[in-house]
Amino acid sequence: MPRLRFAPSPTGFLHIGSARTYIFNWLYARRHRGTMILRIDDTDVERNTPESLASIFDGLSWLELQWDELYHQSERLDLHRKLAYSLLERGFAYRDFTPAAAEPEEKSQGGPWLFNPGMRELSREESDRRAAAGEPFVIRFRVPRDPPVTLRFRDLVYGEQQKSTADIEDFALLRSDGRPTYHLASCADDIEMKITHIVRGQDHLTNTFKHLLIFEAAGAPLPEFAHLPLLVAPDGSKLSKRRHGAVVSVTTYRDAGFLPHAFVNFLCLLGWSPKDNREQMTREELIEAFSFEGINRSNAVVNFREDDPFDPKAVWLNAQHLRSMPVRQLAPYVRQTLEKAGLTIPYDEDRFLHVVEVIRTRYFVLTDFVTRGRAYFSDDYPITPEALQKLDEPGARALLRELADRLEACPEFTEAGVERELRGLAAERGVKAGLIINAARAILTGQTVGPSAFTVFVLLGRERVLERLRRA
RNA sequence: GUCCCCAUCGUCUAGCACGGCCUAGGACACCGCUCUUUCAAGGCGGCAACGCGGGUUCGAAUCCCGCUGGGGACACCA
Repeated sequence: MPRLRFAPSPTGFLHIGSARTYIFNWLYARRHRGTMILRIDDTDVERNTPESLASIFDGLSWLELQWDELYHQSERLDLHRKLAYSLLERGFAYRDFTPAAAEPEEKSQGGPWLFNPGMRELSREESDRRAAAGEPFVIRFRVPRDPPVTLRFRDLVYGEQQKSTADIEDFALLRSDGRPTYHLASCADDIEMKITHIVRGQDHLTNTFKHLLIFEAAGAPLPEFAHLPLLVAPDGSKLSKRRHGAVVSVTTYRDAGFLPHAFVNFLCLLGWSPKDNREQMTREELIEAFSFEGINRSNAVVNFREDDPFDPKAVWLNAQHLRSMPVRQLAPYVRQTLEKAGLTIPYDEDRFLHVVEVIRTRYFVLTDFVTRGRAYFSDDYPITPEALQKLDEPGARALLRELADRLEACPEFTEAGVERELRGLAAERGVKAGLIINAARAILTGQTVGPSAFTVFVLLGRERVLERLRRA
């Protein structure tokens, strides 16, 4: 049984790139009846925030892709420390007493920094003595040097990878305050949780060699690795909140009225393809089709602009899902959206479903139901300038009031019945039916666009229609 | 600076592993036409790409080398 994990650090809101990583992990886990683990990597206590933690749970919950197990790294520090000391004990790591501040400078000139002089070869006795004397130290991994060795692994996405240990510095495992670093904590947990597949962003590709070293030193079996291409901005730069704002936050899409399914579908298509030209896919189809072979190796651009923060394809996909999913499935999302906007649904369930069914065919996001569709759910809706023009056509308002009287008397309030009355009125008064049709749509919905006017009459119901026509 | 990764229409991608079926396919966006007394949707059509240079080969988007461009990693951050 595969065991997958998604390990976000709660230092910022949930990023769409992280969401995509979670989705791919989840898809693989579900595809192979494995376990999806959510592990909060909160070892960096200074940068963790409760808001960020909330944003991770909010965002992931919204996606409706449930995880099976939940852990917080901060509750597992003993495990991490134990591994660090075990590595120290067995010579895979050593204490470095160099003060933290003394390190950073010799960067960017000549070769890379590999280790601090004099610390690697400190004798065990001296190291123990200085530690016992209370001198602060950091525990570093003793990366094999003289001779350097070549590390290899086969990435499920990027293929064969290799790197010489001559290019890997003696990275830290345990900080001088006793807290584990990311590399240590991550590997210790991956080992203990028996993670079988590590699926993460490509920015970790080179870190993997360090992890290989830790796994090997710990005597743990190696998991499979699959690195994902990154999501980038239209200019190719990494997505960041500072530079790109709210578009990189998952909750922005939720608040804009995206359906979780559609958003997941969209994210999947960024860097992955089922290879058979399918695009709109249900959750089940995604699970069925997912594999690492379908993942691309180059970064994918999220196509947003300053004046239009949403990728047109995301919007299109959302519209596709919105219009084609079973209405009963869509209804709860619409209901929730309306309620959130303070609107109460003035229909019984059947009529509500019918209204949604009809009007959704020209909407793109859920919030369209409260903006463009407002007149279907409230008597308090704005009239657009274009609609006003239709109403101000000569004679239009009077004709609408007259139509109201005729409809009141009309025996059957159906599309056919309404059409007969309306056309009859137009013929009698010698005007084009279009004049009344357009004016009616304008007064009934506040807009010049929308479903057939006759359909609108029936959707709203006789009472509401008469009331609105007489307002003209 | 050192190391690693990537490179097909504006964007997401198929094709590349097993060269010929590619005068490079699909989708979004855009532009027409059609349908429609509105607007969408739908249908039809159009625009638009193998980064550059060398090889290898009868033949290269597909293989090799170089270049260029882009991205990432190099913290007692994750």
